[in-house]
Amino acid sequence: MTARSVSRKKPARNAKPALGLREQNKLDKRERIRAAAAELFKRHGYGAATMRQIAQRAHVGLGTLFNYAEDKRDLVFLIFNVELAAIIDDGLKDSRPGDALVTQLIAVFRSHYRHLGAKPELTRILLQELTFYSAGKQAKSFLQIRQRLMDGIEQLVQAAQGDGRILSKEDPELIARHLFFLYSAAIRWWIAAPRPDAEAGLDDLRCLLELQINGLSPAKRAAQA
Amino acid sequence: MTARSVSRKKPARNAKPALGLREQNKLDKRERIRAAAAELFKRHGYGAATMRQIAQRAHVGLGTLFNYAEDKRDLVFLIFNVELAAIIDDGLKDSRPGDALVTQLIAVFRSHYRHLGAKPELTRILLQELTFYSAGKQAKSFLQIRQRLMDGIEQLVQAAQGDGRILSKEDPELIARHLFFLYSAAIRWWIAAPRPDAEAGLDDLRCLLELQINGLSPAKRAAQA
DNA sequence: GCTGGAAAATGAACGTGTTCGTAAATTTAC
DNA sequence: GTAAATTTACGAACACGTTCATTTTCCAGC
Repeated sequence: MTARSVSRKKPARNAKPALGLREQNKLDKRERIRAAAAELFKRHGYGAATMRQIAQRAHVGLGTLFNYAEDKRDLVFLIFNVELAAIIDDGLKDSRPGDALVTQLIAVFRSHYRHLGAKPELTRILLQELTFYSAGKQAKSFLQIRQRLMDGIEQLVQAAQGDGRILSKEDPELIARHLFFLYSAAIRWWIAAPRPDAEAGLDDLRCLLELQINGLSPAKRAAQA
Repeated sequence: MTARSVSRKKPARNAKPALGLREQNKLDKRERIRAAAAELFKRHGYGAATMRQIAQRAHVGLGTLFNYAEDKRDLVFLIFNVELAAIIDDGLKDSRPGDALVTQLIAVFRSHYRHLGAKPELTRILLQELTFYSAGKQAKSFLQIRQRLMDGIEQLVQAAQGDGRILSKEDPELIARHLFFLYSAAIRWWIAAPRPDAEAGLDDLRCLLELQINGLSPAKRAAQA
Protein backbone atom coordinates (compact mmCIF):
# COMPACT_ATOMS: atom_id res chain seq x y z
CA MET A 1 0.00 0.00 0.00
CA THR A 2 1.66 3.21 -1.13
CA ALA A 3 1.07 6.71 0.05
CA ARG A 4 -2.11 8.02 -1.42
CA SER A 5 -2.05 11.62 -2.46
CA VAL A 6 -5.81 11.58 -2.36
CA SER A 7 -5.74 11.67 1.38
CA ARG A 8 -3.48 14.68 1.33
CA LYS A 9 -6.16 16.93 -0.06
CA LYS A 10 -7.58 19.77 1.91
CA PRO A 11 -11.30 18.98 2.31
CA ALA A 12 -12.45 22.48 3.10
CA ARG A 13 -10.67 25.31 4.84
CA ASN A 14 -9.37 23.89 8.08
CA ALA A 15 -11.29 20.68 8.60
CA LYS A 16 -9.58 17.53 9.81
CA PRO A 17 -6.06 17.71 8.39
CA ALA A 18 -5.33 14.63 6.33
CA LEU A 19 -2.56 13.07 8.36
CA GLY A 20 0.81 13.33 6.69
CA LEU A 21 3.32 10.55 6.38
CA ARG A 22 4.97 11.72 9.55
CA GLU A 23 1.84 11.39 11.65
CA GLN A 24 1.00 8.09 10.07
CA ASN A 25 4.39 6.61 10.91
CA LYS A 26 4.10 7.88 14.44
CA LEU A 27 0.76 6.22 14.95
CA ASP A 28 2.07 2.99 13.50
CA LYS A 29 5.15 2.91 15.69
CA ARG A 30 3.10 3.86 18.69
CA GLU A 31 0.80 0.91 18.16
CA ARG A 32 3.68 -1.51 17.59
CA ILE A 33 5.31 -0.34 20.81
CA ARG A 34 2.05 -0.64 22.71
CA ALA A 35 1.50 -4.20 21.50
CA ALA A 36 5.07 -5.27 22.16
CA ALA A 37 5.09 -3.86 25.66
CA ALA A 38 1.74 -5.41 26.51
CA GLU A 39 2.84 -8.82 25.28
CA LEU A 40 6.20 -8.82 27.06
CA PHE A 41 4.86 -7.38 30.30
CA LYS A 42 2.19 -10.05 30.34
CA ARG A 43 4.58 -12.87 29.47
CA HIS A 44 7.56 -12.02 31.68
CA GLY A 45 6.20 -9.48 34.10
CA TYR A 46 6.94 -5.80 34.37
CA GLY A 47 10.32 -6.14 36.03
CA ALA A 48 11.71 -8.89 33.83
CA ALA A 49 10.69 -7.41 30.51
CA THR A 50 13.48 -5.13 29.32
CA MET A 51 13.27 -2.01 27.22
CA ARG A 52 15.65 -3.63 24.73
CA GLN A 53 13.35 -6.60 24.28
CA ILE A 54 10.39 -4.33 23.79
CA ALA A 55 12.26 -2.21 21.25
CA GLN A 56 13.34 -5.29 19.34
CA ARG A 57 9.86 -6.78 19.24
CA ALA A 58 8.39 -3.47 18.11
CA HIS A 59 11.06 -3.19 15.36
CA VAL A 60 12.17 0.10 16.77
CA GLY A 61 15.39 1.54 18.12
CA LEU A 62 15.92 1.56 21.86
CA GLY A 63 15.94 5.34 22.06
CA THR A 64 12.72 5.57 20.08
CA LEU A 65 10.79 4.09 22.98
CA PHE A 66 11.52 7.21 24.95
CA ASN A 67 9.93 9.39 22.31
CA TYR A 68 6.63 7.66 22.99
CA ALA A 69 6.80 7.10 26.73
CA GLU A 70 8.61 9.26 29.24
CA ASP A 71 10.00 6.18 30.95
CA LYS A 72 9.24 2.53 31.55
CA ARG A 73 6.42 3.36 33.93
CA ASP A 74 4.77 5.44 31.29
CA LEU A 75 4.61 2.41 29.01
CA VAL A 76 2.07 0.95 31.39
CA PHE A 77 -0.18 3.91 30.78
CA LEU A 78 0.42 3.66 27.04
CA ILE A 79 -0.91 0.13 27.25
CA PHE A 80 -3.81 0.85 29.56
CA ASN A 81 -5.15 4.16 28.41
CA VAL A 82 -7.02 2.90 25.37
CA GLU A 83 -8.30 -0.07 27.28
CA LEU A 84 -9.21 1.87 30.41
CA ALA A 85 -11.26 4.41 28.52
CA ALA A 86 -13.28 1.55 27.08
CA ILE A 87 -13.66 -0.16 30.44
CA ILE A 88 -14.82 3.00 32.16
CA ASP A 89 -17.22 4.04 29.46
CA ASP A 90 -18.63 0.54 29.27
CA GLY A 91 -19.17 0.50 33.01
CA LEU A 92 -20.91 3.86 33.01
CA LYS A 93 -23.34 2.63 30.39
CA ASP A 94 -24.20 -0.44 32.43
CA SER A 95 -26.05 1.31 35.24
CA ARG A 96 -29.81 1.43 34.77
CA PRO A 97 -31.76 4.47 35.94
CA GLY A 98 -34.09 3.75 38.83
CA ASP A 99 -31.97 0.98 40.29
CA ALA A 100 -30.74 1.35 43.82
CA LEU A 101 -27.53 3.40 44.01
CA VAL A 102 -25.53 0.40 45.22
CA THR A 103 -26.74 -1.64 42.29
CA GLN A 104 -25.82 1.13 39.90
CA LEU A 105 -22.35 1.55 41.36
CA ILE A 106 -21.67 -2.17 41.26
CA ALA A 107 -22.77 -2.18 37.64
CA VAL A 108 -20.36 0.66 36.91
CA PHE A 109 -17.46 -1.07 38.59
CA ARG A 110 -18.17 -4.59 37.36
CA SER A 111 -16.33 -4.10 34.07
CA HIS A 112 -13.35 -2.76 36.02
CA TYR A 113 -13.07 -5.85 38.17
CA ARG A 114 -13.67 -8.15 35.20
CA HIS A 115 -11.02 -6.66 32.98
CA LEU A 116 -8.42 -5.70 35.55
CA GLY A 117 -8.72 -9.06 37.27
CA ALA A 118 -7.61 -10.70 34.06
CA LYS A 119 -4.17 -9.05 34.28
CA PRO A 120 -3.42 -8.64 37.96
CA GLU A 121 0.27 -7.92 37.57
CA LEU A 122 -0.13 -5.08 35.10
CA THR A 123 -2.95 -3.70 37.19
CA ARG A 124 -0.77 -3.68 40.28
CA ILE A 125 1.85 -1.72 38.42
CA LEU A 126 -0.79 0.67 37.17
CA LEU A 127 -2.28 1.23 40.60
CA GLN A 128 1.10 1.68 42.18
CA GLU A 129 2.40 4.08 39.60
CA LEU A 130 -0.66 6.23 39.26
CA THR A 131 -0.69 7.08 42.95
CA PHE A 132 1.57 10.09 42.65
CA TYR A 133 2.31 10.03 38.97
CA SER A 134 0.87 12.88 37.00
CA ALA A 135 3.94 14.04 35.11
CA GLY A 136 4.34 11.47 32.34
CA LYS A 137 3.01 12.00 28.84
CA GLN A 138 0.52 9.17 29.07
CA ALA A 139 -0.45 9.88 32.63
CA LYS A 140 -2.13 13.13 31.62
CA SER A 141 -4.70 11.47 29.44
CA PHE A 142 -5.25 8.84 32.08
CA LEU A 143 -6.23 11.49 34.57
CA GLN A 144 -8.81 12.78 32.11
CA ILE A 145 -10.29 9.33 31.78
CA ARG A 146 -10.44 8.94 35.53
CA GLN A 147 -12.20 12.27 35.79
CA ARG A 148 -14.89 10.95 33.46
CA LEU A 149 -15.47 8.13 35.92
CA MET A 150 -15.76 10.51 38.86
CA ASP A 151 -18.13 12.74 36.91
CA GLY A 152 -20.24 9.73 36.03
CA ILE A 153 -20.48 8.73 39.68
CA GLU A 154 -21.38 12.27 40.60
CA GLN A 155 -24.26 12.19 38.12
CA LEU A 156 -25.54 8.94 39.58
CA VAL A 157 -25.44 10.45 43.04
CA GLN A 158 -27.20 13.58 41.89
CA ALA A 159 -29.95 11.56 40.22
CA ALA A 160 -30.36 9.43 43.34
CA GLN A 161 -30.67 12.57 45.42
CA GLY A 162 -33.19 13.93 42.94
CA ASP A 163 -35.70 11.11 43.25
CA GLY A 164 -35.10 10.34 46.89
CA ARG A 165 -33.25 7.05 46.56
CA ILE A 166 -30.74 8.57 48.93
CA LEU A 167 -31.52 11.23 51.46
CA SER A 168 -28.21 12.89 52.10
CA LYS A 169 -28.16 16.45 50.82
CA GLU A 170 -24.39 16.68 50.88
CA ASP A 171 -22.50 18.04 47.90
CA PRO A 172 -22.71 15.32 45.23
CA GLU A 173 -19.10 15.94 44.28
CA LEU A 174 -17.99 15.20 47.82
CA ILE A 175 -20.09 12.06 47.92
CA ALA A 176 -18.73 10.98 44.56
CA ARG A 177 -15.17 11.47 45.76
CA HIS A 178 -15.99 9.51 48.88
CA LEU A 179 -17.37 6.62 46.84
CA PHE A 180 -14.40 6.78 44.54
CA PHE A 181 -12.09 6.60 47.55
CA LEU A 182 -13.84 3.46 48.70
CA TYR A 183 -13.56 1.96 45.25
CA SER A 184 -9.87 2.85 45.01
CA ALA A 185 -8.99 1.30 48.33
CA ALA A 186 -11.15 -1.75 47.75
CA ILE A 187 -9.71 -2.53 44.34
CA ARG A 188 -6.17 -2.11 45.67
CA TRP A 189 -6.92 -4.51 48.49
CA TRP A 190 -8.52 -6.96 46.08
CA ILE A 191 -5.84 -6.90 43.37
CA ALA A 192 -3.13 -7.50 45.97
CA ALA A 193 -4.40 -11.05 46.38
CA PRO A 194 -2.53 -13.76 44.46
CA ARG A 195 -5.39 -14.67 42.11
CA PRO A 196 -8.11 -12.05 42.41
CA ASP A 197 -11.63 -13.20 41.62
CA ALA A 198 -13.85 -10.55 40.11
CA GLU A 199 -17.12 -11.56 41.74
CA ALA A 200 -15.54 -11.94 45.15
CA GLY A 201 -14.06 -8.47 44.85
CA LEU A 202 -17.40 -7.06 43.79
CA ASP A 203 -19.11 -8.70 46.74
CA ASP A 204 -16.61 -7.07 49.06
CA LEU A 205 -17.12 -3.72 47.39
CA ARG A 206 -20.91 -4.08 47.61
CA CYS A 207 -20.51 -4.76 51.29
CA LEU A 208 -18.53 -1.56 51.76
CA LEU A 209 -20.90 0.50 49.67
CA GLU A 210 -23.90 -0.73 51.61
CA LEU A 211 -22.11 0.10 54.81
CA GLN A 212 -21.61 3.57 53.46
CA ILE A 213 -25.17 4.06 52.34
CA ASN A 214 -26.72 2.71 55.50
CA GLY A 215 -24.30 4.55 57.72
CA LEU A 216 -23.14 3.58 61.17
CA SER A 217 -25.22 5.80 63.36
CA PRO A 218 -29.01 6.44 63.57
CA ALA A 219 -30.56 8.94 61.19
CA LYS A 220 -28.40 11.89 62.10
CA ARG A 221 -29.92 14.27 64.55
CA ALA A 222 -33.46 13.54 63.48
CA ALA A 223 -34.49 13.84 67.12
CA GLN A 224 -32.60 17.08 67.32
CA ALA A 225 -34.87 19.85 68.60
CA MET B 1 35.81 -21.51 79.73
CA THR B 2 36.37 -18.00 80.96
CA ALA B 3 34.20 -16.10 83.37
CA ARG B 4 34.03 -13.23 80.91
CA SER B 5 32.25 -15.09 78.19
CA VAL B 6 29.71 -16.46 80.62
CA SER B 7 28.90 -13.12 82.14
CA ARG B 8 28.35 -11.63 78.72
CA LYS B 9 25.86 -14.25 77.85
CA LYS B 10 23.43 -13.55 80.65
CA PRO B 11 23.81 -10.51 82.87
CA ALA B 12 21.48 -11.14 85.75
CA ARG B 13 20.42 -7.59 86.56
CA ASN B 14 22.62 -5.49 84.38
CA ALA B 15 20.64 -2.74 82.71
CA LYS B 16 22.86 -3.00 79.65
CA PRO B 17 22.26 -6.33 77.99
CA ALA B 18 25.98 -6.50 77.12
CA LEU B 19 25.47 -7.34 73.51
CA GLY B 20 28.23 -9.07 71.65
CA LEU B 21 30.47 -6.96 69.52
CA ARG B 22 28.84 -8.43 66.48
CA GLU B 23 25.34 -7.38 67.47
CA GLN B 24 26.54 -3.99 68.59
CA ASN B 25 28.23 -3.27 65.30
CA LYS B 26 25.18 -4.37 63.43
CA LEU B 27 22.96 -2.02 65.36
CA ASP B 28 25.42 0.77 64.87
CA LYS B 29 25.69 0.26 61.14
CA ARG B 30 21.95 -0.09 60.87
CA GLU B 31 21.44 3.25 62.51
CA ARG B 32 24.09 4.96 60.39
CA ILE B 33 22.47 3.60 57.25
CA ARG B 34 19.04 4.70 58.43
CA ALA B 35 20.23 8.23 59.12
CA ALA B 36 22.16 8.51 55.88
CA ALA B 37 19.26 7.28 53.78
CA ALA B 38 16.78 9.57 55.53
CA GLU B 39 19.01 12.60 55.03
CA LEU B 40 19.76 11.92 51.36
CA PHE B 41 16.20 10.96 50.48
CA LYS B 42 14.99 14.15 52.08
CA ARG B 43 17.62 16.33 50.46
CA HIS B 44 17.67 14.94 46.93
CA GLY B 45 14.52 12.87 46.70
CA TYR B 46 14.15 9.14 46.47
CA GLY B 47 15.08 8.80 42.83
CA ALA B 48 18.09 11.10 42.85
CA ALA B 49 19.71 9.74 45.99
CA THR B 50 21.97 6.86 45.00
CA MET B 51 22.89 3.76 46.92
CA ARG B 52 26.55 4.71 46.54
CA GLN B 53 25.97 8.08 48.15
CA ILE B 54 24.09 6.49 51.00
CA ALA B 55 26.81 3.90 51.51
CA GLN B 56 29.49 6.57 51.53
CA ARG B 57 27.64 8.81 53.99
CA ALA B 58 27.00 5.84 56.27
CA HIS B 59 30.70 4.87 56.10
CA VAL B 60 29.76 1.48 54.81
CA GLY B 61 30.51 -0.56 51.73
CA LEU B 62 28.01 -0.53 48.90
CA GLY B 63 27.19 -4.21 49.26
CA THR B 64 26.63 -3.82 52.98
CA LEU B 65 23.46 -1.83 52.36
CA PHE B 66 21.89 -4.95 50.94
CA ASN B 67 22.51 -6.85 54.16
CA TYR B 68 20.22 -4.40 55.93
CA ALA B 69 17.60 -3.73 53.29
CA GLU B 70 16.44 -6.09 50.59
CA ASP B 71 16.53 -3.31 48.03
CA LYS B 72 16.28 0.44 47.72
CA ARG B 73 12.55 0.43 48.43
CA ASP B 74 13.16 -1.40 51.65
CA LEU B 75 15.34 1.46 52.85
CA VAL B 76 12.22 3.59 53.01
CA PHE B 77 10.71 1.17 55.50
CA LEU B 78 13.96 1.05 57.42
CA ILE B 79 13.65 4.80 57.86
CA PHE B 80 9.97 4.88 58.71
CA ASN B 81 9.36 1.83 60.81
CA VAL B 82 10.65 3.15 64.11
CA GLU B 83 8.97 6.46 63.56
CA LEU B 84 5.69 5.03 62.34
CA ALA B 85 5.32 2.74 65.30
CA ALA B 86 5.64 5.76 67.55
CA ILE B 87 3.19 7.82 65.50
CA ILE B 88 0.58 5.09 65.46
CA ASP B 89 0.88 4.23 69.13
CA ASP B 90 0.76 7.91 70.04
CA GLY B 91 -2.37 8.38 67.99
CA LEU B 92 -4.09 5.39 69.52
CA LYS B 93 -3.47 6.82 72.99
CA ASP B 94 -5.00 10.14 72.07
CA SER B 95 -8.59 9.00 71.72
CA ARG B 96 -10.69 9.51 74.84
CA PRO B 97 -13.37 6.98 75.77
CA GLY B 98 -16.89 8.36 75.55
CA ASP B 99 -16.11 10.84 72.79
CA ALA B 100 -18.02 10.56 69.55
CA LEU B 101 -16.49 8.01 67.21
CA VAL B 102 -15.55 10.68 64.68
CA THR B 103 -13.76 12.64 67.35
CA GLN B 104 -11.91 9.56 68.47
CA LEU B 105 -10.85 8.67 64.95
CA ILE B 106 -9.65 12.17 64.19
CA ALA B 107 -7.66 12.06 67.42
CA VAL B 108 -6.09 8.78 66.33
CA PHE B 109 -5.16 10.13 62.91
CA ARG B 110 -4.07 13.58 64.00
CA SER B 111 -0.53 12.48 64.83
CA HIS B 112 -0.31 10.82 61.42
CA TYR B 113 -1.18 14.00 59.56
CA ARG B 114 1.05 16.09 61.80
CA HIS B 115 4.15 13.97 61.41
CA LEU B 116 3.72 12.80 57.85
CA GLY B 117 2.82 16.30 56.69
CA ALA B 118 6.22 17.45 57.88
CA LYS B 119 7.96 15.26 55.30
CA PRO B 120 5.65 15.03 52.34
CA GLU B 121 8.17 13.68 49.91
CA LEU B 122 9.28 10.76 52.04
CA THR B 123 5.66 10.04 52.85
CA ARG B 124 4.76 9.93 49.17
CA ILE B 125 7.51 7.43 48.61
CA LEU B 126 6.31 5.39 51.54
CA LEU B 127 2.69 5.39 50.42
CA GLN B 128 3.63 4.53 46.90
CA GLU B 129 6.00 1.74 47.80
CA LEU B 130 3.90 0.10 50.45
CA THR B 131 0.95 -0.41 48.13
CA PHE B 132 1.93 -3.83 46.92
CA TYR B 133 5.11 -4.39 48.81
CA SER B 134 5.10 -7.10 51.41
CA ALA B 135 8.23 -9.05 50.53
CA GLY B 136 11.09 -6.98 51.90
CA LYS B 137 12.68 -7.50 55.29
CA GLN B 138 11.52 -4.17 56.67
CA ALA B 139 8.12 -4.36 55.06
CA LYS B 140 7.19 -7.30 57.27
CA SER B 141 7.48 -5.37 60.47
CA PHE B 142 5.68 -2.46 58.90
CA LEU B 143 2.68 -4.64 58.19
CA GLN B 144 2.63 -5.64 61.86
CA ILE B 145 2.56 -2.01 62.88
CA ARG B 146 -0.24 -1.27 60.47
CA GLN B 147 -2.18 -4.17 61.89
CA ARG B 148 -1.91 -2.58 65.32
CA LEU B 149 -3.60 0.49 63.91
CA MET B 150 -6.41 -1.51 62.38
CA ASP B 151 -6.89 -3.44 65.61
CA GLY B 152 -7.04 -0.20 67.52
CA ILE B 153 -9.72 1.15 65.22
CA GLU B 154 -11.64 -2.08 65.57
CA GLN B 155 -11.62 -1.70 69.33
CA LEU B 156 -12.93 1.84 69.09
CA VAL B 157 -15.72 0.64 66.83
CA GLN B 158 -16.57 -2.21 69.16
CA ALA B 159 -16.71 0.10 72.14
CA ALA B 160 -18.92 2.53 70.23
CA GLN B 161 -21.24 -0.31 69.32
CA GLY B 162 -21.26 -1.40 72.94
CA ASP B 163 -22.60 1.83 74.40
CA GLY B 164 -24.78 2.81 71.47
CA ARG B 165 -22.74 5.67 70.07
CA ILE B 166 -23.17 3.93 66.75
CA LEU B 167 -26.05 1.68 65.86
CA SER B 168 -24.68 -0.50 63.09
CA LYS B 169 -24.37 -4.10 64.17
CA GLU B 170 -22.02 -5.01 61.34
CA ASP B 171 -18.82 -6.91 62.00
CA PRO B 172 -16.47 -4.44 63.72
CA GLU B 173 -13.57 -5.78 61.70
CA LEU B 174 -15.34 -4.92 58.48
CA ILE B 175 -16.20 -1.46 59.74
CA ALA B 176 -12.63 -0.93 60.87
CA ARG B 177 -11.33 -1.94 57.47
CA HIS B 178 -13.82 0.38 55.86
CA LEU B 179 -12.66 3.29 58.00
CA PHE B 180 -9.07 2.41 57.32
CA PHE B 181 -9.80 2.45 53.61
CA LEU B 182 -11.20 5.93 53.88
CA TYR B 183 -8.19 7.06 55.84
CA SER B 184 -5.81 5.51 53.31
CA ALA B 185 -7.44 7.15 50.35
CA ALA B 186 -7.84 10.48 52.10
CA ILE B 187 -4.23 10.70 53.21
CA ARG B 188 -3.02 9.77 49.74
CA TRP B 189 -5.16 12.51 48.26
CA TRP B 190 -3.95 14.96 50.84
CA ILE B 191 -0.23 14.23 50.66
CA ALA B 192 -0.32 14.55 46.87
CA ALA B 193 -0.80 18.30 47.27
CA PRO B 194 2.31 20.48 46.96
CA ARG B 195 2.40 21.65 50.57
CA PRO B 196 -0.04 19.57 52.59
CA ASP B 197 -1.51 21.25 55.65
CA ALA B 198 -2.28 18.90 58.52
CA GLU B 199 -5.41 20.60 59.81
CA ALA B 200 -6.89 21.00 56.32
CA GLY B 201 -6.32 17.31 55.68
CA LEU B 202 -7.93 16.42 58.99
CA ASP B 203 -10.94 18.58 58.16
CA ASP B 204 -11.36 16.75 54.89
CA LEU B 205 -11.04 13.41 56.63
CA ARG B 206 -13.56 14.46 59.28
CA CYS B 207 -15.94 15.36 56.50
CA LEU B 208 -15.59 11.92 54.96
CA LEU B 209 -15.93 10.14 58.28
CA GLU B 210 -19.09 12.04 59.14
CA LEU B 211 -20.47 11.18 55.74
CA GLN B 212 -19.75 7.57 56.54
CA ILE B 213 -21.29 7.63 59.97
CA ASN B 214 -24.40 9.51 58.94
CA GLY B 215 -24.85 7.44 55.82
CA LEU B 216 -26.50 8.46 52.58
CA SER B 217 -29.88 6.84 52.89
CA PRO B 218 -32.47 6.69 55.68
CA ALA B 219 -32.32 3.80 58.10
CA LYS B 220 -33.20 1.11 55.61
CA ARG B 221 -36.95 0.62 55.27
CA ALA B 222 -37.83 2.70 58.29
CA ALA B 223 -38.70 5.71 56.17
CA GLN B 224 -40.40 3.83 53.40
CA ALA B 225 -42.95 6.36 52.14
C1' DG C 1 47.36 -16.92 73.92
C1' DC C 2 45.95 -19.52 69.28
C1' DT C 3 42.82 -21.76 65.40
C1' DG C 4 38.81 -23.11 62.65
C1' DG C 5 34.54 -21.81 61.37
C1' DA C 6 30.68 -18.69 60.87
C1' DA C 7 28.74 -14.33 60.12
C1' DA C 8 29.25 -9.88 58.03
C1' DA C 9 31.50 -6.52 54.93
C1' DT C 10 33.10 -5.35 50.61
C1' DG C 11 33.57 -3.55 45.79
C1' DA C 12 34.29 -5.20 41.11
C1' DA C 13 31.24 -6.78 37.63
C1' DC C 14 26.74 -7.35 35.43
C1' DG C 15 22.52 -6.00 33.17
C1' DT C 16 19.31 -2.40 33.53
C1' DG C 17 16.80 2.16 32.34
C1' DT C 18 17.83 6.48 30.56
C1' DT C 19 20.46 10.31 28.08
C1' DC C 20 22.23 12.59 24.26
C1' DG C 21 24.85 13.64 20.13
C1' DT C 22 24.30 12.33 15.48
C1' DA C 23 22.03 10.51 11.37
C1' DA C 24 17.87 9.72 8.79
C1' DA C 25 13.36 10.98 7.34
C1' DT C 26 9.94 14.19 6.30
C1' DT C 27 8.14 18.75 5.52
C1' DT C 28 8.63 23.42 4.06
C1' DA C 29 10.53 27.19 1.27
C1' DC C 30 12.27 28.80 -2.80
C1' DG D 1 13.31 19.86 -8.13
C1' DT D 2 16.38 20.95 -4.59
C1' DA D 3 18.02 22.84 -0.42
C1' DA D 4 17.13 24.26 4.17
C1' DA D 5 14.64 23.38 8.26
C1' DT D 6 12.52 20.48 11.43
C1' DT D 7 11.06 16.54 13.37
C1' DT D 8 11.94 11.67 14.41
C1' DA D 9 14.96 7.48 14.91
C1' DC D 10 18.79 5.63 16.62
C1' DG D 11 22.25 3.17 19.63
C1' DA D 12 26.69 3.89 22.04
C1' DA D 13 27.68 5.64 26.47
C1' DC D 14 26.50 6.52 31.17
C1' DA D 15 24.95 5.96 35.93
C1' DC D 16 22.32 3.21 38.50
C1' DG D 17 20.60 -0.89 41.50
C1' DT D 18 21.82 -5.35 42.45
C1' DT D 19 24.71 -9.76 42.77
C1' DC D 20 28.34 -12.55 44.37
C1' DA D 21 32.96 -14.34 45.07
C1' DT D 22 36.27 -12.86 48.09
C1' DT D 23 38.09 -10.80 52.26
C1' DT D 24 37.60 -9.32 56.94
C1' DT D 25 35.74 -9.57 61.54
C1' DC D 26 34.04 -11.90 65.37
C1' DC D 27 33.34 -15.77 68.51
C1' DA D 28 33.82 -20.56 70.45
C1' DG D 29 36.78 -24.35 71.63
C1' DC D 30 41.28 -25.59 72.91
